[in-house]
Amino acid sequence: MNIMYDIFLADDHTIIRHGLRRIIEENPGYRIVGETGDGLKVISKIRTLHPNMIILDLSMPDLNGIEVVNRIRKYNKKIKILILTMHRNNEYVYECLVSGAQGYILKEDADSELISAIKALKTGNIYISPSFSNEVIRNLIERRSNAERKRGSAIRRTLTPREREVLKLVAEGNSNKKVADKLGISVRTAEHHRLNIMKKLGVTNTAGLVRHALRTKVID
Amino acid sequence: MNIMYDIFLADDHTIIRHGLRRIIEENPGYRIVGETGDGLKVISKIRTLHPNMIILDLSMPDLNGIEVVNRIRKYNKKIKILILTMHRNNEYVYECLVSGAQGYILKEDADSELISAIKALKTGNIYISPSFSNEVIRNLIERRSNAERKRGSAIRRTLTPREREVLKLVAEGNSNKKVADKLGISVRTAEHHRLNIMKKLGVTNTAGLVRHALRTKVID
DNA sequence: AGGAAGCTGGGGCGTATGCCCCAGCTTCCT
DNA sequence: AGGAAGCTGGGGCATACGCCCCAGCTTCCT
Repeated sequence: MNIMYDIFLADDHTIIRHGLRRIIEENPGYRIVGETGDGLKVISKIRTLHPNMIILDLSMPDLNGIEVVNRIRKYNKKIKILILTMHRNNEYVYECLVSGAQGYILKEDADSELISAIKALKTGNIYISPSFSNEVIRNLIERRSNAERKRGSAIRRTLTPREREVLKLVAEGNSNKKVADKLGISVRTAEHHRLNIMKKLGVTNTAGLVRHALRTKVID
Repeated sequence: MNIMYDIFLADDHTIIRHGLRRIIEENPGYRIVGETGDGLKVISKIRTLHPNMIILDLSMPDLNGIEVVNRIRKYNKKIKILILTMHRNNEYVYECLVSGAQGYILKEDADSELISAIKALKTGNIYISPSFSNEVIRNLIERRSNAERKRGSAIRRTLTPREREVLKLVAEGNSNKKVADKLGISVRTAEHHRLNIMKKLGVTNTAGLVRHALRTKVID
C-alpha cells in the first residue's frame, strides 16, 4: 500500500472545494482527508485528521485568512500551507509568506498550477503563481530577510499602538513633519515609526501605507 | 399672504427626512415642498416643484451625491444646494463647493446649525459647519481660486481616461518613473498628469490620491 | 476657422521620502 | 539581573515628490 499525501481544503465556497477535490484526486498519491468553509474550524478539524498540507482560501467568513495561517503555524510547524485565492495582490503574497505559508496561487490560474504548487511544496520548495512578477516578490522577500537578519528570526508584524497612531495620520495625508507636530515628537522619530510600519507591512511607499490603513479600517 | 421659501429634501433615510421637515417647518417662512430618497429622481421632482433650495445627503443609493449636485447645477443655476451629511471630510466639502453647493453641514451638528445654514444660503452666503477647520477649508478654496484664475471660470473636475490610468497606477504604489515606464511616456508627463489629478481632486499628496482611488473604486 | 480640451514634453527648485547607520531610555517579563 | 520590545532622537544621502513656469501637437466641437 502506497503512502498517501493527505490534503485538507479550507474554502468557503462548497462548489469550489468539490472541484478542487476532483482535480487533486485525479493525481495518484494525493488524497483529500477533510474540508471546511469556516476559518474558525480549521484547527479543530486538522487536529484529528493530521494532513500533510492545507489548501487555504484567504477570504473566509469569521476569520481572516492570514490569521488562519498564523494559527496553523502556532499549532504545527510542519504542515505545508498553500494559499489559493482570488487576490492578485503582492502584499497578500508577502504577508502570507512571512506568516508561514509556502505557496500562493490564484483561482484564475490553470489547474496545472495547482498541481505544480502541491508537488513543489511537498518536496520542500516555495511556489508562487507565475501571474506575479518575480521581481516584485523577490524584492519583498529580500526586505524580509534583511529585517530578519536584524533580530532573531521571525519578523514582528503587528503594529504597536504608537505605530497605529502614526499610520492613521500618514494615511490621512499628514507629512512626517505634521505627524511629529501632532504627536509632540521629533520629525526623526515620526520618520522612524513610518519606516518601521512599512517594514512590518511589507510596503515601500506612502501609497502602500494608505491602502493598508483603509483595508484594516485604521481610517475611514 | 407671505412669500414662502420652498425647500426640497433628498436623503435616503425616511425617518431623517421627516425629522428634518419638522425642524425646518418650525421656522415660519420655510416650507418643505417635496422629498425623495433616490438621487436619480431629484431632477424630475424639482422640475415641477421648483424649490428655492435643496437639502442633499451625499450618500444616496444609485447616484453619487456630488453627481446629483452637478446635475442640479446643469438644470438650474439659481437653486441653492445645502449638503447635509455624515461625512466629516475636508475633501468632500471641497468637491461639493466646486460642484456648486453653497453649504455643507454635518448630521452630528446641532439643529441650530441647520437653520443657520438655511438662512445663510437664502441671503446669498456660503455656510460650512463649524466642525471643520476654517484653515483647511480656506486652503482648499484658495487652491480652487488659483486654479480658476488659470482658465475661464469653473475648474474642470472629472478625470480624463488617461488621468484615471495614472491615478490607478499611483494608487497601486508606482512612482512617477514606473508610471511613465508602464504607460510609455516620459516621467515629466506622468508627473504632469499626477499634478492635474491632485488639482482636480483637491488633494495635495499621494495619500489623498490613494484615498480617492479607493473611495471611487478606481482600485481594489 | 477658431477655440477648448487632452496628451505630450521640458526647466527649475525646495522639500519630503525612503533607507541605511547609530544610540539612550523606559517598561515589561522571565 | 538580564533580555526583549517600545519610544525616543540623530547623521547622512540619493531619489522622489509637489509646485511653479513654459510649449507643441492632435482631436473634437461649434
